Amino acid sequence: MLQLQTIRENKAALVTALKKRNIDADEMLSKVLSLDEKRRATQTELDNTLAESNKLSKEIGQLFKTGNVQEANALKEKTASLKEASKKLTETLNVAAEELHKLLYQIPNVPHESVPAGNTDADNEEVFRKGDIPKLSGDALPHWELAKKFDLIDFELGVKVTGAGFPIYKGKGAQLQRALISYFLDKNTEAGYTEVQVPHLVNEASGYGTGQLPDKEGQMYHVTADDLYLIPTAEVPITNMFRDELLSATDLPIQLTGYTPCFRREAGSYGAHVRGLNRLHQFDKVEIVRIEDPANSYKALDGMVEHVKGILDELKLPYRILRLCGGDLGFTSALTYDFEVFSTAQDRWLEISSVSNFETYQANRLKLRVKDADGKKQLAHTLNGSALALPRVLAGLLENYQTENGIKVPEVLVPYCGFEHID
RNA sequence: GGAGGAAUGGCAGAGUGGUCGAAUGCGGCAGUCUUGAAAACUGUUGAGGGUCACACCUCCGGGGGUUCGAAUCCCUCUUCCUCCGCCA
Repeated sequence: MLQLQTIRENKAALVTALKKRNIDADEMLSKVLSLDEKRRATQTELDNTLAESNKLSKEIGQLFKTGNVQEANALKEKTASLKEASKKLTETLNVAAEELHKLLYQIPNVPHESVPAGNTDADNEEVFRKGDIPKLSGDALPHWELAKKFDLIDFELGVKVTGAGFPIYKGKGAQLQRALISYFLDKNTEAGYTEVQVPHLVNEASGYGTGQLPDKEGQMYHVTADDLYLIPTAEVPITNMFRDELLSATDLPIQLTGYTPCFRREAGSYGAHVRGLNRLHQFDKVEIVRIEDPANSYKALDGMVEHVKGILDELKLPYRILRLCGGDLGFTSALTYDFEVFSTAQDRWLEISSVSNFETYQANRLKLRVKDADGKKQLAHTLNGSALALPRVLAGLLENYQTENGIKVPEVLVPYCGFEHID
């Protein structure tokens, strides 16, 4: 969430910047300021009451010590009204603080200055494109047909076992998927990311920490018996490793990578665009996460983008990079680059990675701070990106690498899966 | 799942109702000494709110309660340890 101090100091600038998201935050921010004012005034009043009450208690203690019981009892009576006053003030304070928090949770991150204006994904700005789109023969198949033809993925069987959107990978399909995971993790660790294995369920506090809650409440699977959420991305457990941490500047940068399955309810999604591997309830993803000094975070973001580019270059997939417009930008992000692979047989672009800088937005919720050599404390910047999301990469590979007599395996993956060809 | 024990500052570890934000040790930082370093010695060293700065307030796993007053007593939750049971 946004920092109160920033709102106090720069409200007008924030309102202007948030217009890129097509929202008018003026009223909300004014409300925040008035609630903050109220909260602080109440706090001061409460502090004074408590101070007085503390003073009296000490006096009473002294009187008891010196055997002055009568006077002590007289003073005791005086504390009753203070007690009642502080109780009331505490209630007022809690109500104001809660209202303030609720409101702050509803305000999205402020877009970076480079974020283009716009409403939908049509307004995203293409900043890079690379790779030749293969010329396929007329009878080229979409990946779900290929998956069936070569018995790589069984969507219907997944429906039986669980439901739609939970495919079952088989044989070389499963092996190829495993190869991709290993390959991605190796690329990431070579680039300086430390591999971690994290829980696939998280508690409510973690959901709030990275901003999935309360904004995307309905998008996560909720295990009510234990009040845990299935992770929609490894970002949640990995970034929350640093919740309530005060890091030393010398700890930075922190670079982590992890493979996890991701679970998304995708409520409201349907139609042709969710066919095959395009949109699933469970999918695999290798994530990269960085905790950075605010001064370095955009350099780090560029580094992450270059890193993902390197992987796609090696896989020889045609891709483009988009800078998301204000309307398409995620709630918690300040700047996001989406990577899309061209799916030749479907004749459309598929999002396979999203690389974002959240600046202090998550760190503020997480209470993730950095102390520099002078002992000065400030919120850290958090970043993350997919490197990469599996299903659509697989879809792109199957479709773009299909030949008349099967599917070729990209060269870099051969050592990982042990075969060169699927037929 | 059952029975017991525990949770205190970066770490270790005192503290069982009153000046305790908390002894002591280690670690960290600064200084003295030294060509430099180590050792030794001296000082300093938690977090949040609040203030121009002080004052002041809050925090001893989380929440609630008793009391004029709680790290200390009571209730509850969570986590960890030991024993038993179960188990990939």
